[in-house]
Amino acid sequence: MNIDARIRRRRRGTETRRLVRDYEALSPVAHVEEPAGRGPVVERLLDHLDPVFDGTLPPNAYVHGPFGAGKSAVVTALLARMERVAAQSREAIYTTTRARSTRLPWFAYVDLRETASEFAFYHRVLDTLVEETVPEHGIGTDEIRDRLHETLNGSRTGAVIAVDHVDASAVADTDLDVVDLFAGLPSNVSWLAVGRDDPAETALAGYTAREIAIDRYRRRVLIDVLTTRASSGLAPQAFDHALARRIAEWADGNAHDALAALFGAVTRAERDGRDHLVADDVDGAIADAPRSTVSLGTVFSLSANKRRVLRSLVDLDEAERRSVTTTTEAIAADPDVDLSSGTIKRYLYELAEVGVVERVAASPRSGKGRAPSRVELRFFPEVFRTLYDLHE
DNA sequence: GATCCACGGGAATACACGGATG
DNA sequence: CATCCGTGTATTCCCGTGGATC
Repeated sequence: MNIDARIRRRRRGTETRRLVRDYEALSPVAHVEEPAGRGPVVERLLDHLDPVFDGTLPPNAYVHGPFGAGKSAVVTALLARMERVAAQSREAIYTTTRARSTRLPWFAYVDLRETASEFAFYHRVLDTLVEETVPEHGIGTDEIRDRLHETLNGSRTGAVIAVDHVDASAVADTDLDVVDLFAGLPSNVSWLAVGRDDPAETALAGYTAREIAIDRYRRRVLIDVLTTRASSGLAPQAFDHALARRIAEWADGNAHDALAALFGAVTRAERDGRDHLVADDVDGAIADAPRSTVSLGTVFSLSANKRRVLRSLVDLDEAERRSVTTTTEAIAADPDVDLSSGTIKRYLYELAEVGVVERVAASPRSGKGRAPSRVELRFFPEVFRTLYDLHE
């Protein structure tokens, strides 16, 4: 770039120097249409689903792998495509005379993190299968389940239902039992459970006919993921390959953490008014990373009021986080939070219970009574703050 | 009128500490 | 010395109520 071009760029102002073109493309929560570097995994899932092309259902299966291995990314992307194709096949059946076209089953995806009750589960499944909207009130759980059975029993093809985060004790700290939920599904449903637990450890052990393991990302692939996302979300040349390598080394195969670190680095660079990332941005983001992380997807699937409480929490200073009680008071004082302090306190304990925050022993004890604890975040605060403010 | 579920609120329980008791 | 007790907090548990929706 010559000097004239540089001057022109400066004269045009921030518009052209804008670092971020699209936050969504950088978000660790957003799942892209075409997950980078996971071709082989897609192939294995297609091998599993292959019977549907002959008009039969695959056996029930369990997809498992560590945090950040891209399980959700691949499964959501693949099922969305399959359902698109299946929808076409269902329509084509009436318009084509070709005998060879096979009718495909329905494909549905349910995230258990957003499913806090039996009702919510069957409602979600039914809602994705039928055109008309299914009422959320004024109708009981049994009624919903009956309608689901009616819908599917009347169909020749049945359905493949992916159920993600089956071991997410995280959000659903209800006593939801996956085995029971699956047992309530009609018989012509093939489920595809997705989770982190080892197949032998999970409650589903003994119910699955097939297990599909997904390994953590190799470093080179993870670098690919980062540069791909950066190229669609950031200004050209804003993100150096060496920085991608640095992040990938640190993230150790966890794409969620890698993307969160990139995102954190970006918010730093923006704050300092740079149009590209520097090593300090990356190092700072890494230094600020919480010890063990819970997925931001988990955080965003919490109820609106809990998210609101967390939004307030990430802005508190150290003194206000001294104890659960002071934290509660500080949040209750936030005009944006419209909850009683009793509820806020209960929320904090519940959030700690599911691992979104962690209670740690507060340092100085003030003599009387049981020692208080304070809460520490277990997710990336800047990323949460930015995405939250973007959406709500 | 039916239903789900988020809130609120408070009771029950756990824990820490120091002092009293056996 | 071990144990119990009282007081003050922290934490967990539970359930009724009411808003929202059909």
